[in-house]
Amino acid sequence: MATRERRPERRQEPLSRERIVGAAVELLDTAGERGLTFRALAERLATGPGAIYWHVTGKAELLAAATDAVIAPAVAPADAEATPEQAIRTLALGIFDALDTHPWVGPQLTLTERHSPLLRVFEGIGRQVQALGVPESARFTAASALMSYILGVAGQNAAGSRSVPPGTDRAAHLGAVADSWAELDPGHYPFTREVAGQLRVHDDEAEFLAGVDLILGGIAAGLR
Amino acid sequence: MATRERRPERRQEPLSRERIVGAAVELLDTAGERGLTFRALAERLATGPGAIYWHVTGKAELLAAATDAVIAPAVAPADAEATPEQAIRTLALGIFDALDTHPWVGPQLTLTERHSPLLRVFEGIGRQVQALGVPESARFTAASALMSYILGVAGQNAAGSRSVPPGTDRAAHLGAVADSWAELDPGHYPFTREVAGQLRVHDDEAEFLAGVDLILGGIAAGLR
DNA sequence: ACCTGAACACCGTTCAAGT
DNA sequence: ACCTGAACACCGTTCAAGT
Repeated sequence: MATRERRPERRQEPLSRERIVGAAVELLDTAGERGLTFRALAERLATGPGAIYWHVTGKAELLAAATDAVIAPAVAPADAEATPEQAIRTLALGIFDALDTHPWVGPQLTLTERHSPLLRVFEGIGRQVQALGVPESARFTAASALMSYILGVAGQNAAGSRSVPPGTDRAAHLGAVADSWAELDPGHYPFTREVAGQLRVHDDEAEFLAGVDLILGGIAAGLR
Repeated sequence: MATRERRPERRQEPLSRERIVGAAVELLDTAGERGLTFRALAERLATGPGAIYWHVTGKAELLAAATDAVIAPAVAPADAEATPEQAIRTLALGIFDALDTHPWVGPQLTLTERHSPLLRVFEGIGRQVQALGVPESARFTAASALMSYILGVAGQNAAGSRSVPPGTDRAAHLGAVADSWAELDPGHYPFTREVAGQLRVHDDEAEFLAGVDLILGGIAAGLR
C-alpha cells in the first residue's frame, strides 16, 4: 500500500553549475552565510557533497559565483533618456537593493578582484561621471568616491541585518537601536543622542539617495 | 646535562582577557582571519583551548573585543585648534589607517551594533558636521554619508589586501590589477580602461581624502 | 577561582569506487 | 563523463576532572 509512494516528487534534473549556484543563493538567502554548507547543499540537490566538486572548485568559487549571479542583473544598462545624475541614482539603487535582499554579498565584493562583478558598476558610474562633464583627471576620484559610498552603505545595511535573527522586523530593530542611542550618556554622546529620533524614522532608501546627491553636489561644485 | 633547559623562557603571566585579546589581534594580523583558531591561540598562550572560554564567551565576542582594541585608539579627541574640515579629515584618516594595518576589522564593523566602536567615530563626525553649520535636519544625513564613505573605502582596501597573500607588495598588486584593467575590452569597458593608469599610480591616502573633500564640498554647497 | 585536555558535533575537501 | 559517500584533517565548544 505504501509501495508507490517512493516515486520521486519531480524528475531529477542533472547536476549543473547553474543549479548548484542557484541552490547556493537560496541557501544563503534563507539560512545566512553559515547555512551554506556542502552537506546542506548536497542534500538540497539530492546528491553527495563530493558531486558538487565536479562542477565547482571549492567554496570560494561557489561564493564568487553566487555573488555574481546576484549582482549582474542589478546592473541594467542606462536609460538613454535619463540625465547622468538620474542614471547614477538608478545604478546605485540597483546595488543597494541587491545587497539589501542578499545581505551576504557585501563582504564578497572587491573592486580590485580581477573579475569583480563591480567592474560593470564602476564602468557604468564612470561613464555618467564623464557625461557630467568632469575633467579626465578628476573622473577616477569621482567614480571611486561614489562606488565607495555605495558599498559602505550597503555593507552597513547588510551587517546590520546579519547581526539580527533572519526575518526580524527591520523597523523594530531600528527602533531598538534608536532607543539605545537615546539612552547614551549626554556628556559623551550629545550628537548621537540628538539624532536618535532621525534614525528611528528614517527611510533607508531616501537616506541612501540623499548621500548620493551629497557627493553629486560636491562633484558639481568642483566643476564651477 | 639537559636537565636545566626545561626552565620556561619567560615567566608565565596569568591568563587574562587582555592578554587573550592581544594575542588574538597578533594572530589576526599575522595569519589573517582564518589564522585565528582557539587551538592556535591556546598554543600561543601556552594553555589549552578550554581555558580561553573562562575569560571570553566565544569566538564572536573575541572578534568584537579585538575589533574594539584596534579601533578605539584610532579615535583621538579632536584638536581644539583644528577647523571642522580638518578634524573630519583627521578622524577619517585614523580609521583608514587602522583598517589598513588590520584588514580583518572591516567586516566586523556595524554602526547599528549596540556597542559598536563606530559610535565614537559617528559622534566625532557628527560634532564637526554641526560645527560646520549644517542645520539640524541635515546633520544625520551628512554624518551618515561621511561614515558610509569611510567604511566603504576601508572595506574595499581591506578586501583587496585580504585577497592577496599577506606580505605581498601593494604596489605590485595594484599594478597587476591596473594591467588587467588596461586589457579590458574597449567596447564594454572604455571608462575603466581609460583610468587604469590612474589606478596604477594613485596614492591610497590622497585618493581617500579627495573623496572626503568631495562630500565636504557637497555639504558646503548645501549650505549656500 | 581558574586551568586542563579529551570528547562531541560539526566543517571543507579528497578520493577510491561505482555507473 | 559524472556521481557516490566514506574518510581525513580540521574547526568551535563543552565539560568532567584537576589545582
